[in-house]
Amino acid sequence: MAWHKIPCSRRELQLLGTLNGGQSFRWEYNKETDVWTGIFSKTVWKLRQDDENLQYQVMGSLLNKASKSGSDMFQNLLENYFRLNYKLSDYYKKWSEKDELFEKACKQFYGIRMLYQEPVENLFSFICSQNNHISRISTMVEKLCKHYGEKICEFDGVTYFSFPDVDKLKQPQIESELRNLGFGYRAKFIQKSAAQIVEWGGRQWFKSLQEMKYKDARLELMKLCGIGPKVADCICLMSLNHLEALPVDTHVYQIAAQNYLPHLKGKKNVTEKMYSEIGDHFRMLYGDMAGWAHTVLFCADLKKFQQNDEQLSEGEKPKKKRKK
DNA sequence: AGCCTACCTGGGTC
DNA sequence: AGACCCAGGTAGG
Repeated sequence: MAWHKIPCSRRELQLLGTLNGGQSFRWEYNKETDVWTGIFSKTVWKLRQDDENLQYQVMGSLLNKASKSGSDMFQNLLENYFRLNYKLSDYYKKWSEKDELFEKACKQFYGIRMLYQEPVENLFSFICSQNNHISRISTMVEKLCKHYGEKICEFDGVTYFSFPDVDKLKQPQIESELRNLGFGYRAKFIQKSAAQIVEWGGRQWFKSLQEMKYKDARLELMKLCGIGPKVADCICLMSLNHLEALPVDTHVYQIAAQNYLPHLKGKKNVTEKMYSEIGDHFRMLYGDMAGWAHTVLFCADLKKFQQNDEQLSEGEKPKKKRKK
């Protein structure tokens, strides 16, 4: 099958950091072929890049291709997903000028894009994320798709599923089923939130959140069971186009205390007051797209990328930094 | 309003 | 092996 091409340099888009940086949990990288396989918009994609292009293949889709000429539609979906209309190097330049730490981080972590994701997948993925490891989050998201999504297609012996609709997840028996699948206490949050979302209007409700001011959308989201300040910010930032939203998790807290707000060092957990202090600090620093900027720092802080870095630069045993 | 703590589970570490 | 600890937090006290 032929690869379609979209002009886009590696400086503008780095697939590794963008797809494997904890924004979406549905992308897999094949080292041998240098190809990413993943799912969004009920479509299975293969992606790769050369120095000048992002390349893609559509492996299967449940979307109605008759509506537009097929290739155009898929290209639009992809450009939208990666927000290719934003010229990233301009923003990197701006953020670098404002912040030394960013300037340092962006040398290795160039081309980190904020994906424009679907709210339903985003919301339930991040309910799973609380107090959890990225590896287990990925497993849980795949379980949701396999058990409650639709089959999209099959190739190389693997079956690919779409992310389930809220109507599926709101069913009462879901809670006990998810408990049995190892979701722990998140099982209840998933079922209850799904029911609330349907009750409040589903798609239309998400649309209204997108049109609201960031702070209002955040408060609305926090009415859902299992969604607190941090996950609400993830959803605002990643699927509701509120790019000033800035999720403060353990990583971001560490970065902030270490580099900007030393009086916050050594706290056991992040209180709501600290939470907004940290968010506001980054917003003051980077401006109205602070959430995107902070994601670059977040990537730089992820352990898997640091280990990559050490292997590449040293080829020696990784020195582990110990905190006391 | 602001600070505790229990909570499911499994991967990592010693 | 087995006991910790910890992970992109949140609800309920």
